[in-house]
Amino acid sequence: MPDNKSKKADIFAVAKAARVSPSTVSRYFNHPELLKSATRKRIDSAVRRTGYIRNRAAQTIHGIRSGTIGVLIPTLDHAIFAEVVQAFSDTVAAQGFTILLASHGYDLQREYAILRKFLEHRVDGVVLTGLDHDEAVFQLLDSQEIPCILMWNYATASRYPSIGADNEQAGKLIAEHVLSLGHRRIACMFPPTHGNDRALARREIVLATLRSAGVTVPDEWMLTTLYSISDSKQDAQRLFSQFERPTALICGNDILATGALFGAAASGLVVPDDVSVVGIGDFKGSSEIEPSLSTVRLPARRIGYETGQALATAIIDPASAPNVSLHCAPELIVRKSSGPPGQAGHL
Amino acid sequence: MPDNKSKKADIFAVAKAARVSPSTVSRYFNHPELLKSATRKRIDSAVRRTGYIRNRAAQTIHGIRSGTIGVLIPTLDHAIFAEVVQAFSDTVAAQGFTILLASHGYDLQREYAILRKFLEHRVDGVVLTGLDHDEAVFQLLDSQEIPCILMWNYATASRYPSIGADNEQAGKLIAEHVLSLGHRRIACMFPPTHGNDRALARREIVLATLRSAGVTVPDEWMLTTLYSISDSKQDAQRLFSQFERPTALICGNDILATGALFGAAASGLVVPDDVSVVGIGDFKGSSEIEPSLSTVRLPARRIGYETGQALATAIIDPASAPNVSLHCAPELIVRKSSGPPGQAGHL
DNA sequence: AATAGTTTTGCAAATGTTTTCATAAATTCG
DNA sequence: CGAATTTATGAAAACATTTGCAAAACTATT
Repeated sequence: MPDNKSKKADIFAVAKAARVSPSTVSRYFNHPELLKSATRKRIDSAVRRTGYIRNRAAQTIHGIRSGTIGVLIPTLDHAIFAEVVQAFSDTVAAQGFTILLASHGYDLQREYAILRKFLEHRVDGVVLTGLDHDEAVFQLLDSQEIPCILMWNYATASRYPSIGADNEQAGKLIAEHVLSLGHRRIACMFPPTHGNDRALARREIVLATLRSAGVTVPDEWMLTTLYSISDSKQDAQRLFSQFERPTALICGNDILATGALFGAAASGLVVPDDVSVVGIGDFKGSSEIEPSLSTVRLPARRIGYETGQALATAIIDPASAPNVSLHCAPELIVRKSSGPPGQAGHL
Repeated sequence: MPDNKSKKADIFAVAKAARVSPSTVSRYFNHPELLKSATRKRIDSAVRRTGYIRNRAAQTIHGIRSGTIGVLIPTLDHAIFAEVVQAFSDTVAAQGFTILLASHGYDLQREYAILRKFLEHRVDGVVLTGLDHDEAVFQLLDSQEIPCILMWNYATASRYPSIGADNEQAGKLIAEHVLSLGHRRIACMFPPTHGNDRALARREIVLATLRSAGVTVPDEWMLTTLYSISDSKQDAQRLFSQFERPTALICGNDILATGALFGAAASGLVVPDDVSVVGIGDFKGSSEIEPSLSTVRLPARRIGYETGQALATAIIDPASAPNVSLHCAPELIVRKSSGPPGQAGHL
């Protein structure tokens, strides 16, 4: 039982208790194979008796790795980010790292400040979410010599290695799916794109894909909707109650699509007979909803895992690290919420 | 523009660049009011030029606070925990703290190991999830002199201050609601309770409340279902296809309830006419689903916020800290998924 | 212009480790 | 059994900062 009130449980206290020098105690932790097994045992017991806990801060000032990784995300409130972070955290935890987590709420100024905090803590590596960041952020990273990975999105020409899904491809996949079903009267619902390069990229590519097939989306069918089921339900309901009504609705993510599904039900429409609804993301639950949602899967767990692996090796063995981007391809998932356009065009 | 390749951007480099002593640079950061504004300016520019970033590790070994808080949760995969963590993180970030986050996946052994890691990093405080923890964890905390709060659940006699909702009350509220509607033929669906005191407490109190109203739940109506929409949908469907069918189903959380709602739909039952379904949690989306879910709200954001406030003050000003538990009361939310039992008792 | 008082700065010790180098102890070999 | 070699341990310097104390630089007062 550790001595609760022992003044200082530092390496000296342990050394005294084990009747060895502090250096030996240090070696006990860092190079145990150098010790005689008898001394090892003695120190072992001393550590237990004193309740000593190593002080990583003291190690860190020797240039030794801190064993921490800074993870910077927009918010945990989107389950998909929570999922990525969970996978990442599990992966690097297995290699002995602990994560520093902070969210910037899509405020790029805050991102810079948080990154500085991370660096003050001497993190061994950094993960940012998405490809777009303030130039100051990149410059700060340039001046440090720790690895950084841009997680979640993928692009060949990213400023730092990126590991994630190609948004353009995701948008293209879903747009093509809708087109291939024969839809021409198509509406879109996307979240506000301010400070959110992902949403922006998706919208652009969806519109471009439709356009190149000769389909244009009229302004009043181009919805900008907050990331919430209630908002999207409401907006969808309003859309569906117009005289001219689309035969398909492409949503920027599965949350919006879920709300749209509810909105359709509330408007008395049958999905997919009256209207098709598709999303992007394949969030948890998207396969279970009624009707199950056609969408594009962004492999969150895999992205988290791959990023964790890549960053951990980049930290542990910088030489071997290829430090390259990795594409975790999105995948079209066709379920029950999409089908060919029905007869019923008008009310 | 910071000197990218300056060998060492330590306090000495800054001191030289500003032609002052290192001590003065230290003061610039820690007690700026002691400096002449001219020197302050000089150092300011030197910091900029050298690209110096403070080293918190070096401060920490002086007994100065590390500015980190360890947060230990079961998993981020449950959106409700992500929500609590987000609220907590925002709250303490505003006070300058950064969080170390780790999840144990309901493995109490791992919890001990993670806590040790946190302590090695000299966190200024710790947050654990739930009331039940390994005795070794508590003893370890006892031996340290940093504040710890048990977040999420509340109990008057918790081993450490607890801030959260009273599970018993939540379970009681929902059970009483179902009883008050007139149901007597009631089924229950709860997640596996191993290593999960929350789920266990909820189930016990629900059953006890029913029992004290003279209602017993037959074994085959006592479902243990994995935390997933697909599992709960399946299990609910199986339950609803039995010859004898309950008029109400109480679910241990809203995810299970959501699945059960889908299961009911798939079985051709109308909620709440044929069967009532209720949950616990009031997760995001529970109000938007069709039919909207009757449940008990566990105020996640508030819990995260209150815990953040309490822990931050306990760290910054231990004297003033009352360091007491706080109950964030759960609240019955009656929506459309519950109603009086219908005529149709049998198939 | 000298004195007393105040503000600002520098020196050096301290913090809890790791690590290099040197020495002591143990082992191997002839 | 003693020399040569190997293995285990200790002493002290180093790491990046903070801080108590004292000295230096200013101000105000006469």
